[in-house]
Amino acid sequence: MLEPRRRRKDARPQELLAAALTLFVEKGFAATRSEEVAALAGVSKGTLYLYYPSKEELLKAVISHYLSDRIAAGAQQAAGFSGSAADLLRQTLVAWWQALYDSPASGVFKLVITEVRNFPEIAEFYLAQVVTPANQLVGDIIAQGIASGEFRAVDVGNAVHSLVLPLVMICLHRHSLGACPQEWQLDGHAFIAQHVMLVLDGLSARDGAAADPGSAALGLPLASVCCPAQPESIQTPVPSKKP
Amino acid sequence: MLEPRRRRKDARPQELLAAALTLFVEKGFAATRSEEVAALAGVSKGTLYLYYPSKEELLKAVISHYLSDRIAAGAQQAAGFSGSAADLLRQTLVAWWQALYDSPASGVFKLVITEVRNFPEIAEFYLAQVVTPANQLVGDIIAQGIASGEFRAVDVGNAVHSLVLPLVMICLHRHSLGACPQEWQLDGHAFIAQHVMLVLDGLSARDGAAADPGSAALGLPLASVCCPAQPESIQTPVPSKKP
DNA sequence: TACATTACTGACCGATCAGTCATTAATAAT
DNA sequence: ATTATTAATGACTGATCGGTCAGTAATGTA
Repeated sequence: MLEPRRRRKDARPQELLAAALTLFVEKGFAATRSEEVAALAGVSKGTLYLYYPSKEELLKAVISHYLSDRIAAGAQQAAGFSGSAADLLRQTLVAWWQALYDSPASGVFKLVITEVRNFPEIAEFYLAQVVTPANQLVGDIIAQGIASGEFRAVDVGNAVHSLVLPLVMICLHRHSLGACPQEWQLDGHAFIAQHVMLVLDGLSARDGAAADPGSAALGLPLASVCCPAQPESIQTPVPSKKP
Repeated sequence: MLEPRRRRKDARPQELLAAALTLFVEKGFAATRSEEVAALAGVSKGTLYLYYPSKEELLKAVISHYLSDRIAAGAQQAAGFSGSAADLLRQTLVAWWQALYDSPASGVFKLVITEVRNFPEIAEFYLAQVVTPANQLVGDIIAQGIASGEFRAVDVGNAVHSLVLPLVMICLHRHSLGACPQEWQLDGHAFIAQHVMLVLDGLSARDGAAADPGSAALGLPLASVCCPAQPESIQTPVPSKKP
């Protein structure tokens, strides 16, 4: 019952990346054997090394590939919406993150978090390709909302993180505890929607209650972070040779 | 300059656990060689296997040890506070999590998240020893606040997660991107304090603004989760033999 | 049909590493 | 001091795995 050999030069890289993503996210980079990746992609180990020069380059290609995909999708999504700043944020974030949550690409977060200390180039890449653009996108909308008086005058960078960090957390959860059968299940969609709602509620310049807008220490719904900008360093596929 | 041999049967397990925690969190379980752990603890590889029968048992012992420590500390801390439900939550969570954030034990979260799929026993243990008790502790306070009319009538389990999940996220960050020199730095203390403030603000039964308390879909500041209870399965140290 | 090209294979090699155990030496007992 | 006990060592082993390359077969070309 041996499948006859097939020559499919174009489809291999994609399939190898998908297989690698699945296994790296599930078992971790070091614990995944390159032959497993090849087998899951339906080829032999030799073929894997025909397309990617080393296991480490394969890892970088996986991260690079799936991040670029999702960044593009997010920016495109944001452009399609309109309305108040709150509506814009709600629509952009909820749509983007729910799509991300349901795609295999959500595993990249776990991959980055677990491997970034072993492969420092990944940090630079992730910062430049994800953190900075995402902060820009969300931050701009918030700044606009503040300027128009729709939001309280909070620190923009902090507000961005209040919105976004928990969304990263549930992507992580889906690929760790959430993937363990009959364990701590969590409805990611509901969480995303309701968390965004909550923070936007906190952001809104409602007049009635708690906050005295002068104080920087009370009633301000925000995290605190800074974020520099960094150059790129990981390239896409690269069917080269020799590590 | 060779240190003379020292016989310190009592101190070894502690020191081996600390060394293992450091390296497992930094490099990951699979990428850490058992000899490195031994060396960091100042002993030879043979000695490591004198106290823990296998690398995997060492991992379980690390998680078990540092989790028990922190759970105890947290419960104790909670007992020492009093006041309104909001004050109680603020004091408990902020004090407990800031202490955790500054201790090496914060690395256990990364360890659990990265290794739970490779070693399913860890899931059961973590659920029983951390998720369930923490939900109980925080959930009880929230329920009390709702009963007294201090909080809106939100779903308790969901509110717990809204409060706690982001705090886990910053512990993760500290041991991944946050540990990369000159990368995305984040002030964990400020984040914890301000995040708790924000969610408590959302929880409070203020009368003025947005929410119509009847609606389950608007203005409710919450995540959504359920959490069963699970039996224990990982034991502490165990100087046995043979895997 | 014969030949050329090249995607693909899998046996193989060398390095690495978890775990062992015969030996050594620090401490306790007498 | 002498002996007994046992904590600690590190050279060794068997298995595993990243990476290679000589060979195979699928496809294109004439």
